[in-house]
Amino acid sequence: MKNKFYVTTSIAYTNASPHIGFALELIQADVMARYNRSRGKDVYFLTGTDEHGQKIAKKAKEEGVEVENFVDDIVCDFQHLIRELNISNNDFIRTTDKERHWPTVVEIWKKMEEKGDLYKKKYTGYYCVGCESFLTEKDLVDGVCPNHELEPEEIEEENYFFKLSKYEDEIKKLISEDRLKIIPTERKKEILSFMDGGLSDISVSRSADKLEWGIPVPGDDNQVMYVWIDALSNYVSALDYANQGEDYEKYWPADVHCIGKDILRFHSVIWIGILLSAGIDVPKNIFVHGFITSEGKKMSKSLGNIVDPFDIINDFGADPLRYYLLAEIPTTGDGDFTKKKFVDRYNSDLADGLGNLLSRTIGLAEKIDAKFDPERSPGGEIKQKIAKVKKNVEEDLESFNFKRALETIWDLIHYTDRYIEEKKPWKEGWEQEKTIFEMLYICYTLHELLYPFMPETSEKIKHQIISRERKILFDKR
RNA sequence: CGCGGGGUGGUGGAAUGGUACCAUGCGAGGCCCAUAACCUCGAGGUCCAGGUUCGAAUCCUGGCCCCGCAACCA
Repeated sequence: MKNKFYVTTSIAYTNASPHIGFALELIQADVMARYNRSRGKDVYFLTGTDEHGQKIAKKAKEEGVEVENFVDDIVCDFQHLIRELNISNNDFIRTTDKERHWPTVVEIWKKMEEKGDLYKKKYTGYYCVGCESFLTEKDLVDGVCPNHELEPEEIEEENYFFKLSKYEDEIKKLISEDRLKIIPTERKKEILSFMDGGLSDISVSRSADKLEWGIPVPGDDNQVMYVWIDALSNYVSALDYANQGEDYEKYWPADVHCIGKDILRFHSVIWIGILLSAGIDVPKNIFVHGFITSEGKKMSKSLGNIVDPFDIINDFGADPLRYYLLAEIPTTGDGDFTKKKFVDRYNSDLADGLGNLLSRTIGLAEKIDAKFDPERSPGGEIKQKIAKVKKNVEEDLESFNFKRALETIWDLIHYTDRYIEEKKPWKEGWEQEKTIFEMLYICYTLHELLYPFMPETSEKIKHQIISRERKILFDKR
């Protein structure tokens, strides 16, 4: 099973339409999937939606729609985004899927219970009737709920707790030894230092009358599972863990969970605890990306600076957005989206850089009637340069360094422009044909290298080289 | 208060303690195959103050600033 690659995104919470941050995550996971597929691996690429929870039930009620219809609509939006972005996932799991998802969740719950890791405990919390939820002490302002200005009631509730503390040492060990590798290492440090504070048990259920929209606890109708076991289990439910299905046998453990920094703790601590308790292998890597700001500020409705991925795709297409998010945003850090930076990148890198290089190449090939011959390959300097670039890009992709991989590819583009200037293939001479062939060959290499990042553009480049039809790749804006 | 990460030209990134590099943006020149593109040259930088060292972006101390976390918040 060495030749498989299982990559997941986090599952999106269906309380609102997709956000550009989720687009980033999908795109990064897609690069991993496409790259590994092109290397001949058997790739399973999962994404999906997390649809339970009181927040969603409440929002549906506010809008006066059935909660099922409410989530269906939002799921539709997410699936639309996935299509528009050219994401190559082969599966999509929904936590409301009673056939595929629920049996696994129930199975995991039972395994944890058998292990003696679940127990009931009374819990006292501040319940705000207005919010219809528990508030923590720090939510309170002068002892009242800031939204409703009501003094919360102290309510005692009995819930199931998971003995997470029991697995503290084991989780720490897995992470520090990189058997569960957290990328980048800053995040690994962050989580290890968090765990130094000690882990306490977490509550994993809610009373059914507070949280009706969820998966019932097996054997206890008064309790509904809280998000942890429900949502995180998607990574194995999609593979049919409940029946120890073929896919589970073949693809688990996951090679990479691609997530945002906000949910690192849940994945590297709680999820791992759940897996250890249920006796399931742990994933190999957790890849953590940052957040995207808009015009330097956190995106928010009140600021009106929300970036809608659909607007950009409609205007420019998927590849320019993919390129921007991969090349401009630091791969594991926070980054900024502004229309100006986006258009600058688009013009200088895509239109003037890549597009223009292809255009001059095809132009010259037409002029002397040169044809691309895949059997023929260049020697000397060009051969070495291409080999080096390919090797570096490969290394960058293996280590999830998408931005650097693109920088390496663009280095080849700049290099080629310089090479053309030096060889002046528009002038007749003994080197003319050779140089133009080298240009074609480099463009063909670019098509291969760019495939994981910009699949549509990659295909267009290949087509132009083979058909020798010159077309503008990216219109200058 | 605490814990963690971080501050490199206007912007985004690189740099085993050893000439600060790349891209973009800006200024000047060149070229004419190409999408007013491309090439060359130039200006511009290590948050601040100390310290260690022959030598610091890198190591240490203090300060300022940014980000994340502080567990029932998806």
